Amino acid sequence: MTASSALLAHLNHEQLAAVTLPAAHALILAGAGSGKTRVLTTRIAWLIHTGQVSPAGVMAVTFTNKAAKEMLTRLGAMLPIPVRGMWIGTFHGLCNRFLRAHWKLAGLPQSFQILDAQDQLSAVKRVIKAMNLDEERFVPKQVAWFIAGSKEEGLRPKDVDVRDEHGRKLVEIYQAYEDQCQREGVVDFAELLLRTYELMRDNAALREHYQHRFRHILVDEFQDTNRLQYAWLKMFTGAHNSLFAVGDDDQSIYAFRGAQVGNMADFEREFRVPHVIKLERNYRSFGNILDAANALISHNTRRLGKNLRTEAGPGEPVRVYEATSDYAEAQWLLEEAQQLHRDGTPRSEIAVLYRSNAQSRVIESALFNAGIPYRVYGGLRFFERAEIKHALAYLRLIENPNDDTSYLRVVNFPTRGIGARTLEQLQDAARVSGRSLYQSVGAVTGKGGANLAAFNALVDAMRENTRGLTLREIIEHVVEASGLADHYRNEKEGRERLENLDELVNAAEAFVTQEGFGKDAVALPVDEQGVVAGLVPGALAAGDPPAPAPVEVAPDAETGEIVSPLAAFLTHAALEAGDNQAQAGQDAIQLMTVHAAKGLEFDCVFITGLEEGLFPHENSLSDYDGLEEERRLMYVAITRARKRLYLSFSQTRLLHGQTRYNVKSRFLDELPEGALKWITPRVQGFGSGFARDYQAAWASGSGLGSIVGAGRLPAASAPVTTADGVALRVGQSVFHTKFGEGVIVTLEGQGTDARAQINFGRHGTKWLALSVAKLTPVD
DNA sequence: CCCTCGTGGCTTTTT
DNA sequence: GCCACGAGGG
Repeated sequence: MTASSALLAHLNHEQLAAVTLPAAHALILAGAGSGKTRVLTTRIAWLIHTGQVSPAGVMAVTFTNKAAKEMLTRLGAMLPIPVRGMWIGTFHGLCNRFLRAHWKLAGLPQSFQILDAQDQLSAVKRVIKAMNLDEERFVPKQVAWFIAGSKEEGLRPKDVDVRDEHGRKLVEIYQAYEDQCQREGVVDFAELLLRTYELMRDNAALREHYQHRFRHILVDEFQDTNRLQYAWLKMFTGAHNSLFAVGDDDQSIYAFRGAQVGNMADFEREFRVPHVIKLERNYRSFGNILDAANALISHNTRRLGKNLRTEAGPGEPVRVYEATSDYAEAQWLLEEAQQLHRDGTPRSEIAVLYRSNAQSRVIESALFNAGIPYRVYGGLRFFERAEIKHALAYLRLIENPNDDTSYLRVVNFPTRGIGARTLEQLQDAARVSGRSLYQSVGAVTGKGGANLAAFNALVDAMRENTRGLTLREIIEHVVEASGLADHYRNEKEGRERLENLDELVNAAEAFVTQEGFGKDAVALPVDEQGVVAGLVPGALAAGDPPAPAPVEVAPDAETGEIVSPLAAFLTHAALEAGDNQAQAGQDAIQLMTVHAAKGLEFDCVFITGLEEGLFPHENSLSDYDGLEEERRLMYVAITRARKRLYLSFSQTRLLHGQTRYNVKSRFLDELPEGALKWITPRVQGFGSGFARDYQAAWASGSGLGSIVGAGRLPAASAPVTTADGVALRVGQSVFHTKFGEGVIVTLEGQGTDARAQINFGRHGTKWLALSVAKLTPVD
């Protein structure tokens, strides 16, 4: 067996076809669980192994650091060559790498820093304040969203279409924000992409070089690309190279942040893609689960069309449970999960999925009170914690004292007598002179001015005293010298924060030793002719085109110098926010939103809160394509399960402090009966199960108040008897010939006057006169 | 300058 | 019902 065939062993027919496609554009429609990552990595390995390209001639783009790491790891296991020099990373990571090499051409300072979402928001706030605008009319969050959105459409302020006065003002803010970022030497996430795109677009020599260098460009999760990312990819793709895009239109769930599923069809058309391959064989789930997924997604129109299949057999049926309350749903879930665990399923193989974060609370309380370990995904990540951001701000000021965002974050933290008045003076002075806060300190007189000067001196001293130290020593010094450590030592709840600061030192240490600190930040060396080495693959593989005549590219004279470990670490911290380290390591049940579950898989999956208004979410219904996106979300959720899938919904739910009566999700109706098994015990209705659950809840006492809060039995209004002699109660499910199934929310009046407010889910909530409406109780 | 109280909003999120 | 943020009092 040759090495090459060993590489290709175990691939199925479809996968093999995709992996060994000739060098031309290709679109791979990879269904959930069809071995997508495997195809991507094996293709890279195969291309290199068969001599069609050298490692330096490959660029592979992902959306998350996790996906990029996974690719590198798998590739490293397949190939005996070092993968370090390869351009494999996230869009943002690769842009960073590109801009570090071409900082001068890109018009950036060599040590530019990256703003995360928090930093960006505070920068926007500063601009709005500086322009003396009303934060009510120009809500910082919305303005930040507008700016990021514009950039992701490839629009600079001058390109934005202005339709009214408000829009004109927004564009003004956008422009001022850009000026501010430029002045401070910082870029936000979208800017990384846009700068790279523009530089490639406007510099033919550079474009030639990169297009020539990257014979093969591969993109993961192509359905999630936005307009700018697509345009970016086009810039890197030219006459000599090919784009290999892998994606799944059925798993497109990020339209709300600009993803354009249409990029898949556009790509196929604009690039005249000769090869479209579907990966439909699923290696993850049993038949019933796939039947459910296929049936559900077939309700969507505008699909590229795919059907998952398996050879694993039907497996267990999909279990469906109807709870009487969100509390009861959580109780049921935890008992079921305990049983699974007793039967041998590790807790980490049990996932609880929900549509929105707020839903985790009830479940968390139930698990917490039962003493079952769990882990919630989402929430603050390591590098986003306040104490970490503070420490990083000091470190950034060492690198670049003109970073006003960082300056403002820590100028008075820990407090050193610099108040709002003083800062206002400082900011005014800076604005007038067009200089940074650090540079404007001299303009402030009096006690405030002296304190500011002392702060500047502190920053200078930190820079001096850390010169030549290792990264670890630098951070240790700064944490002490800044007063952060003392501050948290004196704070009663500072213990955890101190530990996190220690952890920051460890993270830095790990970063330095790991793969050499500068993987992303080492600037490309420039030879005497000013040609950036490494742009043209040093060792040409057989399939590489003949090396082009060296083109004078980017004579960024100083790029030969390696960026300091500190600068590299700061970049790393901005681009990779790290884990939310909640009880990592323990065998725990995994709680997360459906979005967060994408790309993961578990033996057992619970999809909870399958109710109209929640899932599909009510806010999505008014969006264009909103319902279909919700359905794709449900499709993603279903296809996470390997062996066992539970679907649950609840008749009542405490939401925004109010009890809501919900109708089961339409998605449940779209699943094939044959694959389902209803497991709700047959004691339904308000009088029995519902009341009993609530009574049990109150009786069990311990901490329950904190679970349901002020939740209480819905006002137990007296049953109303209709003209037909049917007794109706609040919370009861009824059927209406026109509106379908609904739940009684309120009952009023008696006799011919009796009215009911009924939640019909997708048909809305209606008031009906019971003497007229024909209602049939359900169950 | 810090802390407490009041108000509003509330789907999903990576970099 | 809960959280985050901003205003105002001590």
